[in-house]
Amino acid sequence: MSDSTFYVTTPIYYVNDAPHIGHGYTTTIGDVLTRWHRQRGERVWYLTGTDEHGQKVLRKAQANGVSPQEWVDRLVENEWKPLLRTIDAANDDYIRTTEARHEAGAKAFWSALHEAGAVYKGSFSGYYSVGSEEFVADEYVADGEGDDAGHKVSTLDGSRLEHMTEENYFFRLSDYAERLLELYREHPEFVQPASARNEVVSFVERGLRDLSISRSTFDWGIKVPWDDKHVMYVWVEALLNYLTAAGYGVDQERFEELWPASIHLVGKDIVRFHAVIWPAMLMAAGLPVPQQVFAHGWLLVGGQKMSKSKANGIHPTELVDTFGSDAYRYYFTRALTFGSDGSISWEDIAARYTAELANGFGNLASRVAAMIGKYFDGALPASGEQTAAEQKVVDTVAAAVAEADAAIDAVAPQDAMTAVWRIVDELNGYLTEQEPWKVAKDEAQRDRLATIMATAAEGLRVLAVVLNPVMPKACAALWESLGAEGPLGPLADQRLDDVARWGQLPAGTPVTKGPALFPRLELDAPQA
RNA sequence: GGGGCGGUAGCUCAGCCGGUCAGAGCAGAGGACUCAUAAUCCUUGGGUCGUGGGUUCGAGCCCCACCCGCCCUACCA
Repeated sequence: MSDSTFYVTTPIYYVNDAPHIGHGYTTTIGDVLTRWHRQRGERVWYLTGTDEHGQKVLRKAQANGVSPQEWVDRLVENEWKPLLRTIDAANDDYIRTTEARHEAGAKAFWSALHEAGAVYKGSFSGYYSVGSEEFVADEYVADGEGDDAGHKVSTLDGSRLEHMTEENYFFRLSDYAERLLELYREHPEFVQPASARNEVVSFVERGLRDLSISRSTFDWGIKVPWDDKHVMYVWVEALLNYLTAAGYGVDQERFEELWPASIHLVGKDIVRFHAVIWPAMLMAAGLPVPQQVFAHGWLLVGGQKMSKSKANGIHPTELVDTFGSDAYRYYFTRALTFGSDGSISWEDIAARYTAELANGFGNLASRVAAMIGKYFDGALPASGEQTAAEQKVVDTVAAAVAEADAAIDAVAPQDAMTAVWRIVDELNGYLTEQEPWKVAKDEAQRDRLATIMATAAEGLRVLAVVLNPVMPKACAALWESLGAEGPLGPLADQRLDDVARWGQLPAGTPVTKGPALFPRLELDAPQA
C-alpha cells in the first residue's frame, strides 16, 4: 500500500447537469480521504473531471446555438471548476474528456482492445425514437394507443418508435462473466459496500451480453481509431479517463506509478459501469483492475432522493455561503454513512454547526487560548507533573487517533469523525473538571495550572492536525492561534502517524486568541 | 416476475460472527460552574427494535411469510 501511490478518483461529472450537492458530496469525501493519506506521508493522487462528449451535450449546445466545444468550455469554467473551489477541494488533476491527452489515450486503449480481439463489428437493433434521436431501452417501450395505435411508443416522452438496426462496434463483454465473478469472489473488497457488491454479483450471474460501444449517428465524441465513421460510445469513453489522466498511452512512466487506481468513488447509480464493464475492459486490454470501487448512497432531502425535478436540489454554494466550506465538508463527512443513503436537511446542518463546531470544537479552542492569554500572557507554559487526569487525556487522544485512522482505511469517514470528537469531548470535560480558573487564583498552584494549559494546548494541537483533512481553513486558523508553525512547521506537513506523541509544542510557544473558528450564526428559516 | 438494501427512543442514526444489545448524538427537563462563541460539565429517556410465525437454553441480530420505502433487473449519462 505505502509503496505505491494512493490514487483516488471521483466520477467525471457529465457537464450537462449543473453541480449539486450530490457531486459535492462525492468530491468532498474523496478530498478528505486523500488529504488524510497525504498527511500519513503517502504519495497521493486525487483526480476529478468532467465528461463532455455524447449526444445530449451536442443537442444542448445546438439548442443554445453554440458549438459543443464552446458549450462545454463555458460549463466547465463557470460551473464545474468553481465547484472545486467552493468546497475547497485539493485535487491533483482535472481531466476533461475533450482534452488531447484523453483523446490520445482513449484511442490507444481502443487499439489495444482491437488488437486483443475484444472488439467486433456487429449490429445493434432496438426501438429508436426519431424525435429524440436515440435508442430507447426495452423497459420504456410500450404499445401506443389512440393515434399511436399499432406503433410502439416511448414511455419516457411518448414519442413514436421505430425498430431500427444500427451497425456498431461491440465489446465482447460476455466473455468476461466468469472472470468477473472470480474477481468478486477473490476480492470481496473490489466492490463495496456489500449492498452494491450483491447487486453486481447477481447482475453478472445472470449472464452478460456484448456491449455496443460505438455510435455512428452523430459525431460529438472521439473517433474510433480504425474507423472514423464511428465515435466511441460516451460511457466507455468516459471510463477511460481514469487511465488517460494517469498517462496511459502518452506517459508510460507516470502511468505505471499511478495505475491501478486505489479507489474509484462512484454513486450507486453507476456502480455497474465501474464494477462490471470497466474491469472487463481492463482485463481485455491486459491491464490490472482497480483495487476498489466504492459506491455511496443517495442524499435524501426531506425523505426524497434529491433531484431538480422535485425542486429539492441544493447547490453547494447555498450551504457554503451560509456555513462555510469547512462546515460543509464536516457535515457531509460526519453526518452520513458513506455507502448508505442518508438524510440531510438545512436544520440538521445548522444544528450540527452550532452544537459540534461552534459550541464543541470552536469554543474549546477559544477557552484554551483565552486562558493561556490571561494566565500566562500568551506564552505556553511548560507542563509540570502529570496526574491521572492528564494521562486520561493522552490515552483518549491516542486511542481516538488510531481509531480514526483505521476508519479512514475502511472508507468510513463518519466513524473517523466520531472517534476524533471523543477528543473534543474529553478536552472540554477535562477543563471543566480541572477548573483551571480556580487553580489560577492560588499562586501556589502555578505549576498545576501550567500543566492543565499545556495539556489542553497539546490536545488542540492534535485536533488541528487530525481535523485538517476535513476542515483545512479552521485548522489553519487554529494552527496559527497555537503558534505552532514556528516550532513544528506547516500544518499540512504534520504526520498523522506521529500526531499522538505528546508534548510537541514547546514551552514559550506564543498562543494567541484569534477570531472564533466557527462563530455562532443567527440563522433564519432555511433558504430552500 | 426475479433480486438487493432498509424499516431500532420526538429527530438523525450505531448495534461485528445470536447471550448487559435495548444504545449514541440532537431536541426536551433538572442541576453545577464561569475560562470560553449565553459556551462547558453532570443527571434525566422506559422505545411492541415494521407485522405474524418458527429455530434456540437464549434473537433487532438466524429461518419463513407478510406490510411499507428505496433501488437493480444493461447500452440517457
